[in-house]
Amino acid sequence: SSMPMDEIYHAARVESDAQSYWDQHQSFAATEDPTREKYYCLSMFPYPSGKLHMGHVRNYTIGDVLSRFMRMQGKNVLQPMGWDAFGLPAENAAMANGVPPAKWTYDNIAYMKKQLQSLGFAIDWTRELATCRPDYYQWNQWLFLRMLEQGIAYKKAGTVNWDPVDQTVLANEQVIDGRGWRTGAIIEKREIPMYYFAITQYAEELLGDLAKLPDWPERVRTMQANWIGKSVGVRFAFRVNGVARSALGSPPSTSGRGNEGEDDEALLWVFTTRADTIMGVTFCAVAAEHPLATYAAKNNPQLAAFIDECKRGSVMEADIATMEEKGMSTGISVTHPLTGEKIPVWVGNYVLMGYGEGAVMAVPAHDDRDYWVAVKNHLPIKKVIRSDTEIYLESQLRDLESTPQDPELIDKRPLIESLRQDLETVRKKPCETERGVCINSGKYDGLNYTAAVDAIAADLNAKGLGEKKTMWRLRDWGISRQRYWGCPIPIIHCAHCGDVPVPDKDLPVVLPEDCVPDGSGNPLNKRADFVNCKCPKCGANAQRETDTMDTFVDSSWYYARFASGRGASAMVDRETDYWMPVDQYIGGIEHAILHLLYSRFWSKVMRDLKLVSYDEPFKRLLTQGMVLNEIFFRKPSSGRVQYFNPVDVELKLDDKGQRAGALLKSDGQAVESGGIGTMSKSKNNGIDPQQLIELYGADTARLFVMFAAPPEQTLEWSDTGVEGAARFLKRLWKLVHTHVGLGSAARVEVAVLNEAQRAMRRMLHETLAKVTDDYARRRTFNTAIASVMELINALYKFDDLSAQSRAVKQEALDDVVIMLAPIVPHISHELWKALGHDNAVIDARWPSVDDSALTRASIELVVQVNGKLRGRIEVALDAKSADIEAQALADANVQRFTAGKQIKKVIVVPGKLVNVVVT
RNA sequence: GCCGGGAUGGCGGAACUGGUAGACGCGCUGGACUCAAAAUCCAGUAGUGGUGACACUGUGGGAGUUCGAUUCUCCCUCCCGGCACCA
Repeated sequence: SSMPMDEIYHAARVESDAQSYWDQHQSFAATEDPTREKYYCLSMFPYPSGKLHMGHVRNYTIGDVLSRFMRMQGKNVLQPMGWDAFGLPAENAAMANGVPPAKWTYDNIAYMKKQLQSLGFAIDWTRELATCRPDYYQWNQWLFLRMLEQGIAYKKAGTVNWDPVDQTVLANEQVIDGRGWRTGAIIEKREIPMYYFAITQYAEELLGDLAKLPDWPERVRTMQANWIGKSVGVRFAFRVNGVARSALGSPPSTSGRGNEGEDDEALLWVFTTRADTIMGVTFCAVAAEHPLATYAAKNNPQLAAFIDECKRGSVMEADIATMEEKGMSTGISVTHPLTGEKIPVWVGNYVLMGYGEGAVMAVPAHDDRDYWVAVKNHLPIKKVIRSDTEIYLESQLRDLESTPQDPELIDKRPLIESLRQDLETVRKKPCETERGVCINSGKYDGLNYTAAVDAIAADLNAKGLGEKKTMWRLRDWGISRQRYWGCPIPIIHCAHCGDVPVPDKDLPVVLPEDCVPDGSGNPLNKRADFVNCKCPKCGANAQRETDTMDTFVDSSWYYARFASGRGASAMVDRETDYWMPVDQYIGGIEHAILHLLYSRFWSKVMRDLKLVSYDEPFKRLLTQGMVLNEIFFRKPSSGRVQYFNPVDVELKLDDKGQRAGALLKSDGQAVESGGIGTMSKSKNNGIDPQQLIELYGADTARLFVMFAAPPEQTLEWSDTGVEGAARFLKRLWKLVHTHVGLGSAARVEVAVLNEAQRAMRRMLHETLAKVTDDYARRRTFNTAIASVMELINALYKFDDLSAQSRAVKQEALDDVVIMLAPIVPHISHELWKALGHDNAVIDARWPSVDDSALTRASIELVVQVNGKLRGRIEVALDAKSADIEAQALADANVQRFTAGKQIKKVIVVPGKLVNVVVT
């Protein structure tokens, strides 16, 4: 029943046929079906930058392979696609070309959609969305209003980069060396009102729920945990001697309860994770911006100058890291809350105003930074902790010294000596940051870390001067952007009523799509038709907010929208609960922190608003590796380095295949190699996927990308590797063509197969078992492809034309096509038909392994002598250990190595090897 | 500084639970086909020695556990990623 088949593989014809079949049959439109197990496979949606790059091809191929595999396993698969369409590049393109960002974006979407379709991805295009469409972003606005009602969204002043020439706010990446990227003007910091999402309210849950994500890479979970940055400690206050509370204006934090009001002395609040060292405090340090520092500097020009220097200090993280600890006395003292001692207050350049209380207690004996400030300024150092290492070494030494030397055992004196030296080193350490047990601490002596912190916190609490407290590194999420191409924040400013939320009935606040930004300010401010409106409360003339939302807002919930019914009239509908959570999420590691954290936060907000029922949006995460390529350049004696694309470079090899040089094709002159790096515009080492598809076809591109490396690792581009992938597909085509050319094959009759046929069939089912495991559990598509290649190499050699051999070959080719179908779907579609099947290969079920085909009568065992391979023996599957042993010892080569030696023992590992141990 | 991941032929990579190191692909070498080239097919391909059967060495370096270590433990070197005066 098979139809005639081309002798030669024409990728373009095969691919357009398969794609139009899927199109006509709406093969990938996914529908809710409670009777079937669902599988929601999502790849991070692209920013429509213009055209696909290799990273996209890799990302979406991984997702497509998993989707197609799961479909053949019988799951109800959803694989959607959309566009993260708001953002700064559209505004930049608009300035460069004078085109509105909307037009540029929609044109890019149209082109890139074509590209995605030409790669044959099994996408449900009926669910396509673009975040710049009002029917999507209206729900950003709607949820923003709900968050405002819940106190999860709020307004406060925030700092922005201000370009004084263009009169505009710049994103961090538009500030180069402290200057505006377009004007070169020195950038100022400005405080302006902005909206925030209180993600810190969810900090505890976002941290704790990482434990619910065992199928996320550990790396990503650690990065998120570090980013959230929980520290548990004690917040407490020192009384400031002789300074009235009113003198400090508004102290940074006086929210502490208790009897602090009984006098008018100001309080200096600090936070510490090492309350156990509180008896070792010899000074306090405050940030340059701290009110106490400002107060002290009033009549102290030297201090004022120092504070200025600290404030001017670089904010580059790398500089901060290498910066020297510096301090200067304020001349003010505080009272230690537990000992009543007078403690001097210093300004420290290492104290951050933005974290904790902007002030720290300083314990030079147990904190490195405090130590260096103390040493430089001759401040006292008081040791109050005996470290766990010191205690451990002491006990070891005591045990060794107290037991007599056993003459049978090795001499223990050298060990004692080395322990003594270690102990000496530990005791001499001027600054010990390790935890341990309190000493020189009065009533707290002998307490370990936990007990000491509890006791000290309780005593501080009794005096009304402190409590246990948890501090977070995570900050609330500022979402206001002073940019045009984003989702408008639905707020109206009224002179009488203040900031008024846009009523639900007036949503969406539609962004005009015909603006062309010119680089000076937000063009929305110049659009009277957008800005001018009526106050929803009092009806007076009012102005619309022109700030738009951070584009991370758009991408924080698109997965839930995909899962909703098409054109849902709410933010999400009940269909979401069928598909969500995403079973497999795939994307770049660069989103490990922000996007994934915001999405997790947003899901929890939606859950608390009873919109969805899941806690975590992404069950399983795969972070694909980068795509790399070699970098070629020339460095003229004067002028800039010139980079050349690898396609324009020819490699010279010596006769061992080793690199002898590289020449530019156009002029035949040498170029230098700059090693391997990520494909980038600046290094001119990118490969255009479009050219690849046109030259070899989508299947070759997909095969290469999946074969060259496992998905999580980096992938090195290789032209010859691509040719190898194309060669393999030609070989596959030829194998099937030759087979079907001989007419249809009989059914396999297991009972009559000869040894060679059984062996062929065994290999087939072993391969099937391995490939299934590689897809389903290991996600190592490269090894799955490698074992199918081995099978095909064996099938080429299995050229006996008897009826049963042809039957075995038919079974093998059927399964080969199925095993490759997720990776190279087009050629598989065609070959499946050619092999005589009436259905399409996408509707074929994944075959199960025939365990009876795996059995064998005898197996080969490896024989080792003292762990070295010396021979091989063939033994019956059920051979007894004693017989195996005898056979192994009888092997001629084994005897060469055992002759004249005494056999100590023989280890038989069933099914694997025999190891003969001789002396 | 702290946290995480790595290092295997000429190259990309494989070896999954401690059990034959180098699967598969690329490249290279030789051969077949061809007037020739390309394509294709066949054979070889970790290094050293040997015509060969084989032997020795070998998974960044050093030690250890084990009958047996790319795999486990300790120390060291280098590379990549994240966080970074976070109290």
